[in-house]
Amino acid sequence: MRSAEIRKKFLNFFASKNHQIVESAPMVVKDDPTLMFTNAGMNQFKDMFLGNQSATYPRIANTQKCLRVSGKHNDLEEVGHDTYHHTMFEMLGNWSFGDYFKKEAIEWAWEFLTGTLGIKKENLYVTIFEGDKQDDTPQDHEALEYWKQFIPENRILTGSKKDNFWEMGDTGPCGPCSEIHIDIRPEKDKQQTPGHELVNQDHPLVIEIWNLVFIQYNRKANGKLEMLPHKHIDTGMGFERLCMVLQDKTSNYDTDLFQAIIQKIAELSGIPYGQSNDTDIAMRVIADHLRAVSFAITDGQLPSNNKAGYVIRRILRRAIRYSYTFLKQKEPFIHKLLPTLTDVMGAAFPELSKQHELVAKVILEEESSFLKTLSTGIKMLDQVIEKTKVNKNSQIPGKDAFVLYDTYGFPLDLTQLIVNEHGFEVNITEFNQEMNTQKERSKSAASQDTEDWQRVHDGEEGKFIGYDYTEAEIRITRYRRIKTKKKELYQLVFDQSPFYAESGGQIGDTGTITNGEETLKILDTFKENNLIVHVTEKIPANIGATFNARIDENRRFNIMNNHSGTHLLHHALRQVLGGHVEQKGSLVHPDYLRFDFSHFQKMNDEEIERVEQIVNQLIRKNSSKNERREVPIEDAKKLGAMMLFGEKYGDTVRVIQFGDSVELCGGTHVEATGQLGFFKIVSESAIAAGIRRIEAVTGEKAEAYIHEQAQTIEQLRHILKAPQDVVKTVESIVEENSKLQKQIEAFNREKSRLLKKELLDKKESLNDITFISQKIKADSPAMIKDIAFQLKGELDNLFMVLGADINGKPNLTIMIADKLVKEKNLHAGNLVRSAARHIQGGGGGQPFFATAGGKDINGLDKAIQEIEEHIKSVI
RNA sequence: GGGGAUUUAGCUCAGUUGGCUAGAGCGUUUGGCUGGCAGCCAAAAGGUCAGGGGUUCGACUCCCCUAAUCUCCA
Repeated sequence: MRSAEIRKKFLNFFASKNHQIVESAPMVVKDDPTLMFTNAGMNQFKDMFLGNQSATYPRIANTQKCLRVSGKHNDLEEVGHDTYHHTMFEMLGNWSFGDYFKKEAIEWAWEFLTGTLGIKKENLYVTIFEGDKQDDTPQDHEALEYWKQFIPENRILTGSKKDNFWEMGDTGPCGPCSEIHIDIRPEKDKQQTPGHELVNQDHPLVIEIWNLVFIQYNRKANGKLEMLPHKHIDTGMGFERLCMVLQDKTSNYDTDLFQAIIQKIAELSGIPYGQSNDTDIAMRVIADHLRAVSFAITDGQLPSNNKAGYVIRRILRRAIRYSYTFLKQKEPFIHKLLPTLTDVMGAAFPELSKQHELVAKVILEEESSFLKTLSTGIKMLDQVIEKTKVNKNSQIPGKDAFVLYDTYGFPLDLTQLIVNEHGFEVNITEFNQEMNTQKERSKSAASQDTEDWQRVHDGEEGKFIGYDYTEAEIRITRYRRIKTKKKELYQLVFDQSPFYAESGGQIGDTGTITNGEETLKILDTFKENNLIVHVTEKIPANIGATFNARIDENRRFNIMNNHSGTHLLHHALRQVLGGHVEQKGSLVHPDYLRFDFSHFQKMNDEEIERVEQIVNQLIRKNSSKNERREVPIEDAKKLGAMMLFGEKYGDTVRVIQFGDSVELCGGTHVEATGQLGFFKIVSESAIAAGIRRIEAVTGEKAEAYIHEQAQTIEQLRHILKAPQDVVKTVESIVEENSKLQKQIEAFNREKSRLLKKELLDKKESLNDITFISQKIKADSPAMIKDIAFQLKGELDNLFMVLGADINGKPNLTIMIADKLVKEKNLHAGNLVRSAARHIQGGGGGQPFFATAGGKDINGLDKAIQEIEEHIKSVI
């Protein structure tokens, strides 16, 4: 049975049990600092279990794209080496929100596996929760009773809190769970060792396939459990494993999900799968990482140099590293696998079909740049190896290997590989030492002491009222102190707040809170776990008082202009360039806006002008804002809203509409587009393959920008005595200028020729030395320098000292022939430095040429004289 | 969040304790030669040395700030 069919059967089965089938939430999580990627099927339903949000449908089923590469679940380094670890995988799940419970969950799981899919009952084992003394929880008799209807009791095992009690975090909804395991070993093995002995023992062929979680408790902050009024079901079944079982394979990578990709890799590299362990691992790594990276990109997360983007980049680089080392691919090739991936998964995940071209381009770009990193690294490593050879060491210093790794991103295993080929090894102890000091340094620097929240007032908190108010009476509900190495800051949470917390690219508000005489600055505002956190330098004296909170209105005004401007820009871009334009990033700042979007060519001048025209037309239309605050996401789609990433099923979203521009957005916006005044694109550039960036200004910044331009032209006009055609006049001036320039050059040459001649006339012969000592007038130090170098070339054994009056400022220049420098051990720099005190200045230079400047022009003669005397005494 | 690195001509990069009048290769333009394979020869154009401030007689070079990019740690 092919994977596509299995997926479909799962969804159809639960649809037939009255489940609403919903789409996978994006794998990339936005605006949740605790989580970068969706790592379990339940992530998107968290709020419903927490009771923050009521469920639109009581029963839901879906397949969820998950990524486990950071934090608690980090499988990255395992991937490829065995048959079952993945970075990205699909989790099939069915959910009940206060609807059905254990009975149905167990019945349907059994029915689906043994009925619909026809899995042999004898191969299945189930586990139930054995109870826990500390929590005072009993054994899960209920689940046991239901299971007994289907499966003999000797294949029902009990498990401890570790395996069979599921918790989302330290507090919150939780409950016992019941897992279904399958034994797919050959008959012979089964007879030798009974399967129940291998359940939960990390045996690759006795594996958990489905976890049914019965959410019935709420864990309180004091650790106690209390019964929930509404009980929920949360299940998760690893799709890749299920496919493996149904396709009679012993490795996830042997299923059709991966084999098409692996076969393509084999074809492109000319190495068959199964040839050797190393190349097989490499192929599995590439197949897995290709999926992870592709879906991350379609979900809006491009590889980049920090945070989630950097995680994606590293996954891709791991794939490139394996292909480089083991498949000997020295040119980009992973991007060539995209069509195959799209064939396998594009039908179930239309976002992949839609964007596969972009994904391929982005991957190609990353491949090229990393291969470049590798080749510069190899060059540097060659130098290190040379050095080691010269020093006759057998070890490459760990420090060098670390610099390569830490600063240039050159992987250690590659360093070792190359070094070994030369018969050396890396001093790994030293490398680890360096790594540890790096870790220590990060830790101590990052150790911002976050103290516990201090409660001030109980009750509702964190309500955002900034859509309607710019100031409000607020009370501080809690605060805490943050100590970092550099400074000490405080964080405050209010019962309600007009301050917008940084989100969706719009940066946080600043402002003040005031109580009586005391006013505190709010330096920044951000969101943490749905709380609006305000940053201050100190806490108010009377913390329990009521404050007048007021945002910096002018700043916010500009932010709103730029945010609305971003929407209009997005709209105009789609009109001018086409529907493939999608937002890939955005920054809304009071001074400017930055918008990244998918588009494959550089925009030409006409396109940029068209976009500006359209936006400015929309501004002049003065379309009023149509704001709808609690729109179910399905309705928003019907409105034709441009979907952004981060929306999950069941969210109510805010829809912002100006004329035909409709977007889902939580940001703050102008009442009508006319407020923007004017819109101007300041730059258009590439930030990645297939991604362009526009920076633009609106409102007073746009006005200032235009004003500056206009003023420049006005000034030009004024300077040019108001000609009819400024451009033409400037053109002719430039032309004339270059003519004059040449004349001046000729003139200067003549002038310096004269000066040179004058100097030549005054030259004396002292022994073998051509001696020149003169006081002159000159326009610039450069001219003197020029002459000095010419004379040096023309005269033998020159010693020259020049004292110059450059527009009233004294300058000393000494030039000495190389031969003299050597023979008489002279140093122009030292001479000039000593003489410079007569002109109240300082100076220096090289042995053969030096200059000095000063303040007292009257001392010039004396300075020259001193140098003269000195030189005469030496020769 | 923190550490390290980078930013010099259209591109890839040199530039030594601050001082040889900012360079090379490729590319571009022009002229000449030439029957191709990165043609050859000659010449020219092209630089706010990332931006801003400071130290200095003098800053690509040293110091501070800002930005972008790369990279590692958390």
